[in-house]
Amino acid sequence: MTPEQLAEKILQALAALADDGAITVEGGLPRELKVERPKNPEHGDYATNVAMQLGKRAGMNPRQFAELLAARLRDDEAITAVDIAGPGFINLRVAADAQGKIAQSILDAGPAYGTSDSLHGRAINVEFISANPTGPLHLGHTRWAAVGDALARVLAAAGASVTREFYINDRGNQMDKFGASLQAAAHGQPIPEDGYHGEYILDLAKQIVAEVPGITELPDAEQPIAFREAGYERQLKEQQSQLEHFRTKFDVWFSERSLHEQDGVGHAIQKLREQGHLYDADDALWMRTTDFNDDKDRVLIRTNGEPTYFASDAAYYVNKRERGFETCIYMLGADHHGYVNRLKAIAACAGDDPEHNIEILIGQLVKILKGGEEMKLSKRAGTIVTLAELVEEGGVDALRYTLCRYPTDSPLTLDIEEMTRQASENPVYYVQYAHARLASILRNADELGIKLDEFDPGLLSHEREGDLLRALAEFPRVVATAAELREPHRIARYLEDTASAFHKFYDSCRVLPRGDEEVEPVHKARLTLVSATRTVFANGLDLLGVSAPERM
RNA sequence: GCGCCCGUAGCUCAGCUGGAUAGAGCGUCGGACUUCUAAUCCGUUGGUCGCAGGUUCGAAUCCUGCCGGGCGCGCCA
Repeated sequence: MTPEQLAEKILQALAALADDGAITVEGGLPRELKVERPKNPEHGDYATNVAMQLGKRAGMNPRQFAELLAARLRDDEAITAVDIAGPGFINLRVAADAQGKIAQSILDAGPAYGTSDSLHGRAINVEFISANPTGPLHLGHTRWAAVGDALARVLAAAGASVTREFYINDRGNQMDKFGASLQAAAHGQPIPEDGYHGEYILDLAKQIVAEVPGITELPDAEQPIAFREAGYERQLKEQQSQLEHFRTKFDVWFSERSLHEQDGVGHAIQKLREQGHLYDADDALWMRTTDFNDDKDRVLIRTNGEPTYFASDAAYYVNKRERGFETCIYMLGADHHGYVNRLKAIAACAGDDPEHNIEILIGQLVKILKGGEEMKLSKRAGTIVTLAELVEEGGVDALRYTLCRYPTDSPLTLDIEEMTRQASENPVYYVQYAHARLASILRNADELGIKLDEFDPGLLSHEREGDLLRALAEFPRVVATAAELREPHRIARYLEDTASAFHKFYDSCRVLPRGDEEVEPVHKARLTLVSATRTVFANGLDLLGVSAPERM
């Protein structure tokens, strides 16, 4: 019996009480109800606080209400104990055979176990990283690469149709500074004060000079552009290959330039104008974002006729919506949180619902600890830590997992030593090891010729078998919650808890027959549980983009 | 000054969108492998949940104020 099924039984019991006239709840009965898992095992397998919530509305004290409900639930064979505790909690215990059936349903679902249709039919665009193609991806981008990709996977598991998108900021004066920096480097001249100073600029300039014959001989008017374009092409490829190696694949690489080349900006302006939130002032074109909670209005077209970056943002949003995305998710760094209101305002000015069609997730910045000291990261000083370096230090799995473990709205301090030197104590290995152990048992069972056909779920009656089964049964609602709240870190935390439940089970329950023992029903039952557990780890790790090793 | 985020064990952080005695990892100290992987398990150590009010059966969680930290407030991108 899954927690969802148990909750359904409680709802039915409530309905029966209401039909009998035993209770009358003001405002009606709840349509949904969720059972909780008590922290203290003495409080049962599951608990519900429904009596406390409804007691007052039914005109009786919660314990009285709980008594009525408990009497009904005791009639159910699948529920072995119903106790009332404290102010009106109802604590429940589930029969072993009802609970053991969860293992079979997990095996039946296989890779689909954990998926749902809660976001079915919803077209969601997830945009993340969106860096300038002017240098390597750094630590901040890396956090988004891991979390954004995991979020996309989680949303897809909830039934959404997800597109991962990378917005290439290939327009504007950052690009020009990039070109000028490369040119200066190629000629052995000092990099402009406001240019790019990383060491990679020198290497990249050298590479371009070698690969583009005569570039240093071009006229002054053409040279910075030639360097800019050559650098752009190479840096973009570099970012793409790094992300691919990091297992973060984008469906769409969207160039900001393309928006202007195809007059996406003009198109968007026309569309926004129809909604009546644009106006002219001081020879510039403005959007009245203050109609929708922004601090000040924003300029779309400057006095000199050039569109602003904000105009690109607006056009890009309109473009996404016209491509059919119902929800556009933006993942931004904390240094961009000032953009939340204006981005929301764009949606509102376009006639959309800013609470539904656009969502902005803010990720706090990552600090990095090396040798017990915080590294001061500065693009200027060239002390940035790149994705490539991080992967080299810790490996893709450890890095992805570590970055996915935490909610994005809390600041994160990444201890390089923790992630690398103490690799064996890293939570990622704790979880992966569980999977490897499970795979090993299944291999051994296969060698012994034990088949997973029928089993008696009632034999899974050990306390730790029950704990493990209940943990496995949580998976679908963990995935659904992670999708709903856009919080993929819940998957990681869940896997850690479940790994703990498994390791404890493994410690006290022998799965396979030893030596010359016969194959008993209990072996088959436990082997079924093992197989179901492996399925959950494989599915869960996949949602994080972390590998599930067969051996370690 | 205004706005957003954050203050939980020595350190890094969870806390299931209000529940029962606040948890995990690392760190400390000590146990458990002739049998399915010891990258594991068991025990030990550790907290005025920043402070003060409020909301209610019940608050780390929600509201208000204060203190402390991070970030942002361009016709830059």
